[in-house]
Amino acid sequence: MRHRPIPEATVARLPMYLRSLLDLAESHGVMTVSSEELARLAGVNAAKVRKDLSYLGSYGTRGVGYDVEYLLYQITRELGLTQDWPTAMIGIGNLGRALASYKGFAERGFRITALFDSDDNVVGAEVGGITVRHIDELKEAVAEEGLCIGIISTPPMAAQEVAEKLVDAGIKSILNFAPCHVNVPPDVNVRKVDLSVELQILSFYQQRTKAIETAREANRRLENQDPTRK
Amino acid sequence: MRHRPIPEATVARLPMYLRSLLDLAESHGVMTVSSEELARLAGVNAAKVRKDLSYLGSYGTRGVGYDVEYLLYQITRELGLTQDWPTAMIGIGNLGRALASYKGFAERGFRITALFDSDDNVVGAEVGGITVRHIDELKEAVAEEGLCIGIISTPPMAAQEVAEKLVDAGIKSILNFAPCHVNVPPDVNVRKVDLSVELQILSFYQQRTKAIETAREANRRLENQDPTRK
DNA sequence: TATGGTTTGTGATTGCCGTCACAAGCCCTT
DNA sequence: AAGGGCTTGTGACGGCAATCACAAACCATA
Repeated sequence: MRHRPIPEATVARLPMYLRSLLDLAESHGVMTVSSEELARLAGVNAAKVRKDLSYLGSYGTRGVGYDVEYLLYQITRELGLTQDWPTAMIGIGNLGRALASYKGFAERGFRITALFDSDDNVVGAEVGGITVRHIDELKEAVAEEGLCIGIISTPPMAAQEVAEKLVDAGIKSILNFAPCHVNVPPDVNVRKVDLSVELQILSFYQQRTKAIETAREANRRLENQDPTRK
Repeated sequence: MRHRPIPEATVARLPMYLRSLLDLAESHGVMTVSSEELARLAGVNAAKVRKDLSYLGSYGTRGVGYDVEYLLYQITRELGLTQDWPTAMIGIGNLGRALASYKGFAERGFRITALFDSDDNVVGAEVGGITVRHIDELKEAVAEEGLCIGIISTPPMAAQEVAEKLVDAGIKSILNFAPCHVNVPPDVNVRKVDLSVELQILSFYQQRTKAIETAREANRRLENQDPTRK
Protein backbone atom coordinates (compact mmCIF):
# COMPACT_ATOMS: atom_id res chain seq x y z
CA MET A 1 0.00 0.00 0.00
CA ARG A 2 2.93 2.29 0.67
CA HIS A 3 3.95 3.04 -2.87
CA ARG A 4 0.74 3.46 -4.81
CA PRO A 5 0.66 6.55 -7.01
CA ILE A 6 -0.75 9.73 -5.46
CA PRO A 7 -4.03 10.77 -7.13
CA GLU A 8 -4.11 14.19 -8.75
CA ALA A 9 -6.93 15.33 -6.50
CA THR A 10 -4.78 14.55 -3.49
CA VAL A 11 -1.77 16.40 -4.87
CA ALA A 12 -3.99 19.45 -5.35
CA ARG A 13 -4.97 19.34 -1.68
CA LEU A 14 -1.51 18.84 -0.21
CA PRO A 15 -0.70 22.56 -0.43
CA MET A 16 -3.80 23.33 1.63
CA TYR A 17 -2.79 20.93 4.35
CA LEU A 18 0.69 22.37 4.23
CA ARG A 19 -0.63 25.86 4.85
CA SER A 20 -2.87 24.79 7.70
CA LEU A 21 0.02 22.93 9.30
CA LEU A 22 2.25 25.97 9.01
CA ASP A 23 -0.40 28.03 10.77
CA LEU A 24 -0.59 25.47 13.56
CA ALA A 25 3.17 25.29 13.95
CA GLU A 26 3.71 29.03 13.94
CA SER A 27 0.84 30.39 15.98
CA HIS A 28 0.34 27.94 18.81
CA GLY A 29 3.31 25.69 18.86
CA VAL A 30 0.85 22.82 18.58
CA MET A 31 2.63 19.47 18.64
CA THR A 32 -0.08 17.20 17.30
CA VAL A 33 -3.22 17.49 15.19
CA SER A 34 -6.13 15.17 14.45
CA SER A 35 -7.54 14.62 10.98
CA GLU A 36 -10.75 16.22 12.25
CA GLU A 37 -8.97 19.43 13.21
CA LEU A 38 -6.89 19.56 10.07
CA ALA A 39 -10.02 18.99 8.00
CA ARG A 40 -11.75 21.91 9.69
CA LEU A 41 -8.80 24.20 9.01
CA ALA A 42 -8.49 23.20 5.37
CA GLY A 43 -12.24 23.14 4.81
CA VAL A 44 -12.58 19.52 3.73
CA ASN A 45 -13.86 16.17 5.01
CA ALA A 46 -11.89 14.39 7.75
CA ALA A 47 -11.96 11.03 5.99
CA LYS A 48 -10.54 12.72 2.92
CA VAL A 49 -7.68 14.11 4.96
CA ARG A 50 -6.83 10.70 6.33
CA LYS A 51 -7.01 9.04 2.94
CA ASP A 52 -4.88 11.78 1.35
CA LEU A 53 -2.23 11.53 4.05
CA SER A 54 -2.23 7.75 3.88
CA TYR A 55 -0.91 7.99 0.32
CA LEU A 56 2.25 9.55 1.72
CA GLY A 57 2.68 6.78 4.25
CA SER A 58 1.51 6.00 7.76
CA TYR A 59 2.56 9.18 9.45
CA GLY A 60 -0.20 9.31 12.05
CA THR A 61 -0.59 7.67 15.43
CA ARG A 62 -3.95 6.07 16.23
CA GLY A 63 -5.62 7.56 19.24
CA VAL A 64 -3.36 10.61 19.01
CA GLY A 65 -3.21 12.22 15.58
CA TYR A 66 -0.40 13.50 13.41
CA ASP A 67 2.82 15.08 14.60
CA VAL A 68 2.70 18.57 13.12
CA GLU A 69 6.41 19.04 12.49
CA TYR A 70 6.90 15.60 11.03
CA LEU A 71 3.88 15.88 8.74
CA LEU A 72 5.02 19.32 7.67
CA TYR A 73 8.35 17.92 6.62
CA GLN A 74 6.82 14.98 4.77
CA ILE A 75 4.40 17.10 2.77
CA THR A 76 7.10 19.64 1.99
CA ARG A 77 9.34 16.88 0.75
CA GLU A 78 6.59 15.19 -1.25
CA LEU A 79 5.73 18.47 -2.95
CA GLY A 80 9.36 18.97 -3.82
CA LEU A 81 9.62 22.14 -1.78
CA THR A 82 12.78 21.18 0.06
CA GLN A 83 14.74 22.35 -2.93
CA ASP A 84 13.93 25.52 -4.75
CA TRP A 85 12.92 25.76 -8.36
CA PRO A 86 14.33 28.84 -10.05
CA THR A 87 11.40 30.41 -11.85
CA ALA A 88 11.22 32.66 -14.89
CA MET A 89 8.39 35.06 -15.56
CA ILE A 90 7.59 36.23 -19.05
CA GLY A 91 5.45 39.29 -19.62
CA ILE A 92 6.11 42.13 -17.23
CA GLY A 93 3.00 44.22 -17.66
CA ASN A 94 0.68 45.34 -14.91
CA LEU A 95 -0.21 41.86 -13.77
CA GLY A 96 3.30 40.50 -14.18
CA ARG A 97 4.74 43.27 -12.07
CA ALA A 98 2.27 42.61 -9.27
CA LEU A 99 2.90 38.89 -9.40
CA ALA A 100 6.67 39.33 -9.52
CA SER A 101 6.56 41.24 -6.27
CA TYR A 102 3.80 39.13 -4.73
CA LYS A 103 5.01 38.11 -1.31
CA GLY A 104 2.93 34.93 -1.28
CA PHE A 105 5.29 33.28 -3.74
CA ALA A 106 8.40 34.02 -1.75
CA GLU A 107 6.71 32.97 1.49
CA ARG A 108 5.99 29.56 0.02
CA GLY A 109 9.51 29.14 -1.27
CA PHE A 110 9.30 30.24 -4.86
CA ARG A 111 11.91 32.70 -5.97
CA ILE A 112 11.22 34.33 -9.27
CA THR A 113 14.78 34.79 -10.41
CA ALA A 114 14.44 35.93 -14.00
CA LEU A 115 12.12 38.35 -15.78
CA PHE A 116 11.61 38.62 -19.53
CA ASP A 117 9.62 40.77 -21.90
CA SER A 118 9.59 41.54 -25.60
CA ASP A 119 8.90 45.26 -25.21
CA ASP A 120 12.08 47.34 -25.40
CA ASN A 121 10.47 49.92 -23.15
CA VAL A 122 10.24 47.34 -20.41
CA VAL A 123 13.53 45.52 -21.01
CA GLY A 124 16.16 46.93 -18.70
CA ALA A 125 13.67 48.04 -16.08
CA GLU A 126 14.10 46.74 -12.57
CA VAL A 127 11.22 44.99 -10.81
CA GLY A 128 11.62 43.70 -7.28
CA GLY A 129 15.39 43.96 -7.60
CA ILE A 130 15.56 41.95 -10.84
CA THR A 131 16.40 43.43 -14.21
CA VAL A 132 14.02 42.58 -17.04
CA ARG A 133 15.80 40.92 -19.97
CA HIS A 134 14.71 40.49 -23.56
CA ILE A 135 12.83 37.30 -24.36
CA ASP A 136 15.50 36.33 -26.88
CA GLU A 137 17.87 35.73 -23.98
CA LEU A 138 15.49 33.20 -22.48
CA LYS A 139 17.00 30.00 -23.86
CA GLU A 140 20.49 30.91 -22.81
CA ALA A 141 19.34 31.94 -19.35
CA VAL A 142 17.46 28.69 -18.83
CA ALA A 143 20.55 26.70 -19.72
CA GLU A 144 22.92 28.74 -17.58
CA GLU A 145 20.78 29.45 -14.55
CA GLY A 146 18.89 26.17 -14.40
CA LEU A 147 15.49 27.78 -14.62
CA CYS A 148 12.85 25.08 -14.14
CA ILE A 149 9.45 26.76 -14.11
CA GLY A 150 8.03 29.36 -16.47
CA ILE A 151 5.24 31.79 -15.61
CA ILE A 152 3.36 33.31 -18.53
CA SER A 153 1.83 36.68 -17.67
CA THR A 154 1.58 38.15 -21.13
CA PRO A 155 -1.57 39.25 -22.92
CA PRO A 156 -3.41 36.23 -24.39
CA MET A 157 -2.28 36.95 -27.95
CA ALA A 158 1.36 36.38 -27.07
CA ALA A 159 0.84 33.38 -24.77
CA GLN A 160 1.13 30.58 -27.34
CA GLU A 161 4.32 31.98 -28.78
CA VAL A 162 5.86 32.41 -25.36
CA ALA A 163 4.84 28.89 -24.39
CA GLU A 164 6.66 27.55 -27.44
CA LYS A 165 9.77 29.49 -26.53
CA LEU A 166 9.66 28.09 -23.02
CA VAL A 167 9.31 24.57 -24.36
CA ASP A 168 12.12 25.15 -26.83
CA ALA A 169 14.30 26.33 -23.96
CA GLY A 170 13.66 23.04 -22.17
CA ILE A 171 11.17 24.14 -19.54
CA LYS A 172 8.82 21.34 -18.48
CA SER A 173 6.52 23.18 -16.06
CA ILE A 174 4.47 26.21 -17.02
CA LEU A 175 2.03 28.33 -15.05
CA ASN A 176 -0.21 30.28 -17.40
CA PHE A 177 -1.93 33.45 -16.20
CA ALA A 178 -2.96 34.51 -19.68
CA PRO A 179 -6.68 33.93 -20.22
CA CYS A 180 -6.31 31.40 -23.03
CA HIS A 181 -5.39 27.82 -23.70
CA VAL A 182 -1.84 27.04 -24.80
CA ASN A 183 -0.77 23.95 -26.70
CA VAL A 184 2.37 22.12 -25.58
CA PRO A 185 3.94 18.67 -26.06
CA PRO A 186 2.62 15.95 -23.74
CA ASP A 187 5.75 15.90 -21.60
CA VAL A 188 5.23 19.51 -20.55
CA ASN A 189 2.97 20.29 -17.62
CA VAL A 190 0.80 23.40 -17.90
CA ARG A 191 -1.42 24.75 -15.17
CA LYS A 192 -3.73 27.67 -15.71
CA VAL A 193 -4.91 30.39 -13.39
CA ASP A 194 -7.64 32.47 -14.90
CA LEU A 195 -8.67 35.32 -12.70
CA SER A 196 -11.93 36.12 -14.42
CA VAL A 197 -13.17 32.59 -15.04
CA GLU A 198 -13.84 32.28 -11.35
CA LEU A 199 -15.90 35.45 -11.42
CA GLN A 200 -17.89 34.11 -14.33
CA ILE A 201 -18.63 30.91 -12.47
CA LEU A 202 -19.77 32.94 -9.48
CA SER A 203 -21.97 34.93 -11.81
CA PHE A 204 -23.69 31.74 -12.97
CA TYR A 205 -24.64 30.68 -9.46
CA GLN A 206 -25.42 34.23 -8.39
CA GLN A 207 -27.91 34.50 -11.24
CA ARG A 208 -29.42 31.19 -10.28
CA THR A 209 -30.04 32.16 -6.64
CA LYS A 210 -31.26 35.56 -7.74
CA ALA A 211 -33.78 33.89 -10.06
CA ILE A 212 -35.03 31.67 -7.24
CA GLU A 213 -35.43 34.65 -4.95
CA THR A 214 -37.32 36.57 -7.57
CA ALA A 215 -39.64 33.62 -8.16
CA ARG A 216 -40.32 33.32 -4.42
CA GLU A 217 -41.11 36.99 -4.22
CA ALA A 218 -43.48 36.73 -7.18
CA ASN A 219 -45.21 33.84 -5.44
CA ARG A 220 -45.57 35.81 -2.25
CA ARG A 221 -47.05 38.71 -4.13
CA LEU A 222 -49.46 36.41 -5.95
CA GLU A 223 -50.56 34.81 -2.68
CA ASN A 224 -51.17 38.18 -1.13
CA GLN A 225 -53.30 39.22 -4.06
CA ASP A 226 -55.40 36.07 -3.86
CA PRO A 227 -55.14 34.50 -0.39
CA THR A 228 -57.78 31.84 -1.18
CA ARG A 229 -55.75 30.39 -4.01
CA LYS A 230 -55.12 26.67 -3.54
CA MET B 1 -33.74 16.50 -21.70
CA ARG B 2 -33.86 20.25 -22.11
CA HIS B 3 -34.10 21.25 -18.49
CA ARG B 4 -31.78 18.96 -16.64
CA PRO B 5 -29.46 20.73 -14.22
CA ILE B 6 -26.09 21.81 -15.58
CA PRO B 7 -23.21 19.88 -13.94
CA GLU B 8 -20.62 21.90 -12.09
CA ALA B 9 -17.83 20.67 -14.33
CA THR B 10 -19.72 21.99 -17.32
CA VAL B 11 -20.32 25.38 -15.74
CA ALA B 12 -16.59 25.64 -15.11
CA ARG B 13 -15.90 25.07 -18.80
CA LEU B 14 -18.46 27.48 -20.20
CA PRO B 15 -16.17 30.49 -19.69
CA MET B 16 -13.50 28.75 -21.77
CA TYR B 17 -15.90 28.16 -24.64
CA LEU B 18 -17.07 31.74 -24.32
CA ARG B 19 -13.55 33.03 -24.72
CA SER B 20 -12.80 30.81 -27.72
CA LEU B 21 -16.03 31.91 -29.37
CA LEU B 22 -15.19 35.55 -28.79
CA ASP B 23 -11.84 34.99 -30.48
CA LEU B 24 -13.55 33.36 -33.44
CA ALA B 25 -16.13 36.12 -33.76
CA GLU B 26 -13.63 38.95 -33.45
CA SER B 27 -10.67 37.81 -35.46
CA HIS B 28 -12.10 35.98 -38.45
CA GLY B 29 -15.73 36.82 -38.59
CA VAL B 30 -16.35 33.08 -38.58
CA MET B 31 -20.04 32.28 -38.79
CA THR B 32 -20.07 28.66 -37.72
CA VAL B 33 -17.88 26.32 -35.69
CA SER B 34 -17.76 22.56 -35.19
CA SER B 35 -17.36 20.87 -31.84
CA GLU B 36 -14.04 19.58 -33.08
CA GLU B 37 -12.71 23.06 -33.77
CA LEU B 38 -14.09 24.52 -30.56
CA ALA B 39 -12.55 21.63 -28.64
CA ARG B 40 -9.16 22.32 -30.15
CA LEU B 41 -9.36 25.99 -29.24
CA ALA B 42 -10.45 25.34 -25.68
CA GLY B 43 -8.07 22.43 -25.22
CA VAL B 44 -10.64 19.76 -24.40
CA ASN B 45 -12.27 16.70 -25.95
CA ALA B 46 -14.83 17.21 -28.74
CA ALA B 47 -17.41 14.87 -27.22
CA LYS B 48 -17.18 16.85 -24.00
CA VAL B 49 -17.88 20.06 -25.87
CA ARG B 50 -20.99 18.58 -27.44
CA LYS B 51 -22.27 17.17 -24.19
CA ASP B 52 -21.59 20.43 -22.36
CA LEU B 53 -23.40 22.47 -24.97
CA SER B 54 -26.28 20.01 -25.08
CA TYR B 55 -27.07 20.93 -21.47
CA LEU B 56 -27.88 24.44 -22.64
CA GLY B 57 -30.20 23.15 -25.37
CA SER B 58 -29.93 21.97 -28.95
CA TYR B 59 -28.14 24.95 -30.38
CA GLY B 60 -26.15 23.10 -33.05
CA THR B 61 -27.05 21.95 -36.54
CA ARG B 62 -26.06 18.44 -37.54
CA GLY B 63 -23.73 18.33 -40.48
CA VAL B 64 -22.88 22.00 -39.98
CA GLY B 65 -21.87 22.93 -36.47
CA TYR B 66 -22.79 25.75 -34.12
CA ASP B 67 -23.64 29.30 -35.11
CA VAL B 68 -20.96 31.35 -33.38
CA GLU B 69 -23.04 34.43 -32.61
CA TYR B 70 -26.02 32.49 -31.37
CA LEU B 71 -23.93 30.22 -29.17
CA LEU B 72 -22.07 33.23 -27.83
CA TYR B 73 -25.35 34.80 -26.79
CA GLN B 74 -26.66 31.62 -25.19
CA ILE B 75 -23.54 31.02 -23.11
CA THR B 76 -23.39 34.66 -22.11
CA ARG B 77 -27.00 34.50 -20.97
CA GLU B 78 -26.54 31.19 -19.18
CA LEU B 79 -23.54 32.54 -17.27
CA GLY B 80 -25.55 35.59 -16.26
CA LEU B 81 -23.25 37.96 -18.07
CA THR B 82 -25.98 39.86 -19.88
CA GLN B 83 -26.42 41.90 -16.75
CA ASP B 84 -23.56 43.25 -14.74
CA TRP B 85 -22.85 42.39 -11.16
CA PRO B 86 -21.44 45.33 -9.21
CA THR B 87 -18.41 44.00 -7.41
CA ALA B 88 -16.67 45.12 -4.25
CA MET B 89 -13.04 44.47 -3.52
CA ILE B 90 -11.72 44.40 0.02
CA GLY B 91 -8.04 44.71 0.74
CA ILE B 92 -6.22 47.19 -1.43
CA GLY B 93 -2.63 46.14 -0.98
CA ASN B 94 -0.19 45.27 -3.71
CA LEU B 95 -2.22 42.44 -5.12
CA GLY B 96 -5.54 44.20 -4.68
CA ARG B 97 -4.30 47.25 -6.54
CA ALA B 98 -3.13 45.12 -9.47
CA LEU B 99 -6.37 43.18 -9.57
CA ALA B 100 -8.48 46.32 -9.30
CA SER B 101 -6.86 47.70 -12.41
CA TYR B 102 -6.62 44.34 -14.18
CA LYS B 103 -8.10 44.85 -17.62
CA GLY B 104 -9.14 41.21 -17.94
CA PHE B 105 -12.00 41.76 -15.50
CA ALA B 106 -13.41 44.74 -17.35
CA GLU B 107 -13.01 42.99 -20.71
CA ARG B 108 -15.18 40.14 -19.50
CA GLY B 109 -17.82 42.46 -18.13
CA PHE B 110 -16.95 42.75 -14.49
CA ARG B 111 -16.82 46.25 -13.11
CA ILE B 112 -15.23 46.57 -9.74
CA THR B 113 -17.24 49.49 -8.44
CA ALA B 114 -16.23 49.75 -4.82
CA LEU B 115 -12.96 49.40 -2.94
CA PHE B 116 -12.53 48.96 0.79
CA ASP B 117 -9.69 48.66 3.24
CA SER B 118 -9.19 48.89 6.96
CA ASP B 119 -5.92 50.79 6.84
CA ASP B 120 -6.37 54.55 7.25
CA ASN B 121 -3.30 55.13 5.13
CA VAL B 122 -5.05 53.47 2.20
CA VAL B 123 -8.58 54.77 2.80
CA GLY B 124 -9.14 57.83 0.67
CA ALA B 125 -6.61 56.83 -1.94
CA GLU B 126 -7.77 56.53 -5.53
CA VAL B 127 -7.17 53.32 -7.49
CA GLY B 128 -8.31 53.06 -11.09
CA GLY B 129 -10.56 56.07 -10.62
CA ILE B 130 -12.30 54.68 -7.54
CA THR B 131 -11.83 56.05 -4.05
CA VAL B 132 -11.02 53.50 -1.35
CA ARG B 133 -13.51 53.61 1.52
CA HIS B 134 -13.25 52.24 5.04
CA ILE B 135 -14.48 48.69 5.56
CA ASP B 136 -17.02 49.94 8.09
CA GLU B 137 -18.93 51.54 5.24
CA LEU B 138 -19.27 48.19 3.48
CA LYS B 139 -22.72 47.20 4.68
CA GLU B 140 -24.26 50.51 3.82
CA ALA B 141 -22.60 50.53 0.40
CA VAL B 142 -23.86 47.03 -0.39
CA ALA B 143 -27.40 48.05 0.44
CA GLU B 144 -27.32 51.31 -1.46
CA GLU B 145 -25.29 50.34 -4.48
CA GLY B 146 -26.57 46.80 -4.93
CA LEU B 147 -23.13 45.22 -4.70
CA CYS B 148 -23.47 41.49 -5.46
CA ILE B 149 -20.00 40.02 -5.47
CA GLY B 150 -17.16 40.45 -2.99
CA ILE B 151 -13.49 39.94 -3.76
CA ILE B 152 -11.19 39.31 -0.82
CA SER B 153 -7.61 40.38 -1.50
CA THR B 154 -6.43 40.90 2.06
CA PRO B 155 -3.62 39.10 3.82
CA PRO B 156 -4.78 35.65 5.01
CA MET B 157 -5.05 36.75 8.62
CA ALA B 158 -7.83 39.20 7.84
CA ALA B 159 -9.71 37.02 5.34
CA GLN B 160 -12.10 35.26 7.71
CA GLU B 161 -13.13 38.50 9.36
CA VAL B 162 -13.71 40.18 6.01
CA ALA B 163 -15.70 37.18 4.78
CA GLU B 164 -17.98 37.50 7.77
CA LYS B 165 -18.50 41.18 7.12
CA LEU B 166 -19.38 40.43 3.49
CA VAL B 167 -21.88 37.80 4.60
CA ASP B 168 -23.33 40.15 7.17
CA ALA B 169 -23.76 42.76 4.48
CA GLY B 170 -25.81 40.28 2.45
CA ILE B 171 -23.25 39.26 -0.18
CA LYS B 172 -23.82 35.73 -1.49
CA SER B 173 -20.87 35.35 -3.86
CA ILE B 174 -17.26 35.66 -2.76
CA LEU B 175 -14.01 35.31 -4.66
CA ASN B 176 -11.15 34.72 -2.25
CA PHE B 177 -7.59 35.54 -3.29
CA ALA B 178 -6.22 35.20 0.22
CA PRO B 179 -4.27 31.95 0.60
CA CYS B 180 -6.51 30.44 3.25
CA HIS B 181 -9.86 28.77 3.69
CA VAL B 182 -12.79 30.89 4.85
CA ASN B 183 -15.89 29.58 6.57
CA VAL B 184 -19.29 30.86 5.43
CA PRO B 185 -22.94 29.80 5.72
CA PRO B 186 -24.09 27.20 3.17
CA ASP B 187 -26.09 29.69 1.12
CA VAL B 188 -22.97 31.69 0.33
CA ASN B 189 -20.81 30.68 -2.59
CA VAL B 190 -17.06 31.02 -2.17
CA ARG B 191 -14.52 30.38 -4.88
CA LYS B 192 -10.81 30.47 -4.22
CA VAL B 193 -7.90 31.49 -6.38
CA ASP B 194 -4.58 30.66 -4.81
CA LEU B 195 -1.67 31.85 -6.87
CA SER B 196 1.00 29.79 -5.20
CA VAL B 197 -0.91 26.52 -4.86
CA GLU B 198 -0.60 26.04 -8.58
CA LEU B 199 3.14 26.54 -8.37
CA GLN B 200 3.32 23.97 -5.60
CA ILE B 201 1.44 21.46 -7.70
CA LEU B 202 3.82 22.11 -10.59
CA SER B 203 6.69 21.57 -8.19
CA PHE B 204 5.34 18.13 -7.31
CA TYR B 205 5.25 16.94 -10.91
CA GLN B 206 8.50 18.70 -11.75
CA GLN B 207 10.23 16.82 -8.97
CA ARG B 208 8.72 13.60 -10.20
CA THR B 209 9.98 14.00 -13.79
CA LYS B 210 13.33 15.20 -12.50
CA ALA B 211 13.63 12.09 -10.37
CA ILE B 212 12.87 9.86 -13.35
CA GLU B 213 15.46 11.65 -15.45
CA THR B 214 18.08 11.31 -12.75
CA ALA B 215 17.34 7.60 -12.42
CA ARG B 216 17.71 7.12 -16.18
CA GLU B 217 21.01 8.93 -16.15
CA ALA B 218 22.25 6.79 -13.29
CA ASN B 219 21.31 3.70 -15.26
CA ARG B 220 23.15 4.93 -18.29
CA ARG B 221 26.23 5.59 -16.25
CA LEU B 222 26.01 2.17 -14.67
CA GLU B 223 25.66 0.50 -18.05
CA ASN B 224 28.67 2.35 -19.36
CA GLN B 225 30.75 1.25 -16.41
CA ASP B 226 29.87 -2.37 -16.95
CA PRO B 227 28.68 -2.99 -20.50
CA THR B 228 28.48 -6.76 -20.00
CA ARG B 229 25.88 -6.42 -17.24
CA LYS B 230 22.71 -8.37 -18.02
C1' DT C 1 -36.00 13.42 -54.89
C1' DA C 2 -32.28 10.53 -53.59
C1' DT C 3 -27.61 9.80 -52.02
C1' DG C 4 -23.23 10.69 -49.69
C1' DG C 5 -20.58 13.10 -46.53
C1' DT C 6 -20.53 15.50 -42.31
C1' DT C 7 -21.61 16.76 -37.61
C1' DT C 8 -24.63 16.80 -33.71
C1' DG C 9 -26.91 14.77 -29.58
C1' DT C 10 -26.89 11.10 -26.40
C1' DG C 11 -27.17 6.20 -24.46
C1' DA C 12 -23.65 3.13 -22.59
C1' DT C 13 -19.46 2.28 -20.28
C1' DT C 14 -15.56 3.06 -17.55
C1' DG C 15 -12.78 5.02 -14.12
C1' DC C 16 -11.92 8.28 -10.58
C1' DC C 17 -13.09 10.41 -6.40
C1' DG C 18 -15.74 11.47 -2.16
C1' DT C 19 -17.95 9.49 1.74
C1' DC C 20 -19.11 6.02 5.08
C1' DA C 21 -18.21 2.84 8.45
C1' DC C 22 -15.41 0.05 11.09
C1' DA C 23 -11.47 -2.82 12.47
C1' DA C 24 -6.85 -2.07 14.10
C1' DG C 25 -3.97 0.18 17.11
C1' DC C 26 -2.38 3.61 20.46
C1' DC C 27 -2.45 5.93 25.11
C1' DC C 28 -3.93 6.42 29.75
C1' DT C 29 -5.90 5.07 33.92
C1' DT C 30 -6.70 1.81 37.29
C1' DA D 1 -2.13 -6.28 32.90
C1' DA D 2 -6.44 -5.04 31.37
C1' DG D 3 -10.02 -2.10 29.75
C1' DG D 4 -11.95 2.24 27.94
C1' DG D 5 -11.75 6.00 24.91
C1' DC D 6 -9.83 7.99 20.78
C1' DT D 7 -8.04 8.30 16.28
C1' DT D 8 -6.01 6.38 12.26
C1' DG D 9 -5.97 3.59 7.99
C1' DT D 10 -8.67 1.42 4.58
C1' DG D 11 -12.20 -1.69 2.30
C1' DA D 12 -16.73 -0.91 0.30
C1' DC D 13 -20.04 1.74 -1.90
C1' DG D 14 -22.26 5.31 -4.63
C1' DG D 15 -22.21 9.17 -7.71
C1' DC D 16 -20.30 12.23 -10.92
C1' DA D 17 -17.79 12.98 -14.96
C1' DA D 18 -14.98 11.68 -19.13
C1' DT D 19 -14.95 9.07 -23.12
C1' DC D 20 -16.73 6.17 -26.74
C1' DA D 21 -19.56 5.04 -30.35
C1' DC D 22 -23.44 5.47 -33.14
C1' DA D 23 -28.07 6.74 -34.70
C1' DA D 24 -30.36 10.84 -36.15
C1' DA D 25 -30.39 14.79 -38.84
C1' DC D 26 -28.68 18.20 -41.92
C1' DC D 27 -26.62 20.14 -46.40
C1' DA D 28 -25.01 19.78 -51.05
C1' DT D 29 -25.03 17.82 -55.28
C1' DA D 30 -26.77 15.47 -58.95
